[in-house]
Amino acid sequence: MDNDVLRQAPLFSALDDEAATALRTSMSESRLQRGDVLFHEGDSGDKLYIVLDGKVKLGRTSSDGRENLLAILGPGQMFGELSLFDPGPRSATVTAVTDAAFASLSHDDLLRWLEGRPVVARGLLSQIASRLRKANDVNADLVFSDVPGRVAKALLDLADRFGRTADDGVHVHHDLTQEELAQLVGASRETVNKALADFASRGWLRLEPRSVVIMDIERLARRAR
Amino acid sequence: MDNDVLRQAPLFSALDDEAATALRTSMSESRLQRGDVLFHEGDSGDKLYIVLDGKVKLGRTSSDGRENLLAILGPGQMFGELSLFDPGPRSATVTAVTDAAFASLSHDDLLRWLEGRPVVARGLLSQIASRLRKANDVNADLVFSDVPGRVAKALLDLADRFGRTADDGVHVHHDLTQEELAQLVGASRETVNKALADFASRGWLRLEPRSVVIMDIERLARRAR
DNA sequence: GTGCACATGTGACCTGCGCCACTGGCTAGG
DNA sequence: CCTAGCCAGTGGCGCAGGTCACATGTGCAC
Repeated sequence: MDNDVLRQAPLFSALDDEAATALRTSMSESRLQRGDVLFHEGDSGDKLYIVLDGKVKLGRTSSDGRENLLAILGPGQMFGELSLFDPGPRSATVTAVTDAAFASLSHDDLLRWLEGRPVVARGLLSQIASRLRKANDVNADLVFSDVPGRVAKALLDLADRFGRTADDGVHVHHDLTQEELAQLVGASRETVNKALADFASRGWLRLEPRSVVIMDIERLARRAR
Repeated sequence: MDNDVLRQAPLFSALDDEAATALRTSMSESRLQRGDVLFHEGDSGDKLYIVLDGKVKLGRTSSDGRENLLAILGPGQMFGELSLFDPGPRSATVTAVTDAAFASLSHDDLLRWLEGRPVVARGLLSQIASRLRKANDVNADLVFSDVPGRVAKALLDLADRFGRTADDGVHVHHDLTQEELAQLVGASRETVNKALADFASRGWLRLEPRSVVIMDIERLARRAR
């Protein structure tokens, strides 16, 4: 069953079943419970991970102890690729946001595997490239958008990746506390709460613990731009 | 003479003279004058460029017309790599900040060249990876640092790459107007000006047209963190 | 159950910084 | 030389949003 999830990962998407299974066997698995840390910013390590199940947050801590989330990743997404190409300490801390399972591959094994499989290597690269593009977009948002706008954008992104459409709207179980959401958009918990409350009062969405139901995506999207 | 500059580019650094010259001949050259645009965000194009001489700015324009600079690049630095791996329109506009010269290489030629030269490919990758790392750092700064802090950081970065040490301090000819500097750090021209004036009044630096002389790097660095 | 810890909701401040308005200097083109 | 445009410098005003301070839930351990 896990192969299905792996199939979404760019590293696997171009492989046939046989190859996927082969790669699979050279990967080891691990699991974490909500709140557990996989590795810390500054740790050494060169493993590449793919999320099989659950969600994780990539975060960095500033010198004065405040935290900033770079991304929330779910099944099929990978992380730790930076350490593959740019050897050095891990640049972010990875924490499980829900109970989660991972497959991991060491640097050496990965390189061996990529050897002679240019298509797969290409996939990996374009993955990193698009990550860079996205980081630049986030920069622009931090400069140009206000907090409600960034919150709206974050919700839409989460909806896109984790949402399930139902009669009463798109249910997004993001599994984040408002504190975490705030760290993700670079704002204070209170301000994010007020933005959410405002959206809810306009009838654009309904708040539920660690999740939201988006009832008017259209409006939310307009607020996000 | 240009080979010296190319040598600083990661694409070339691992090559011997012969190989460097060979690659060199497959690249075409172009030049721009201050203010000229090499390509616009949204243009199609898959060429990789290396700055031979001068400086360029990579910028993006928001929907409401405001501009945000991603980076200032000087001799030896490359850009346009994103389009290589993540095909699609150019994600930023490149404008010459001074008169400038470039060497360029098309996607196809580059791939042909990388074939069988894993070391060079590795260099290219780690370049992109470190670019991503840096983009993440910038994010953190936008969230955690105030404008003076970001200005200080930007100056230190520019000093690091373009500074010349002299008796009276580090001379940094950044060639940027304060407006451009402001776009680089994500702030208004006025606020940047006031930050600079403040630094100057403390004796940390001296302002000159399109350049600064940093007299107390130590203090400036402390303000930046 | 009772209590404790953590998450959410909301108001009252205070401040950094964006925006506006203006001045003065420097360069270029007539 | 004068005028027109850019660029740098500086003050004032207003507001988004951070910080503080509580109140109210909500779930888990005992």
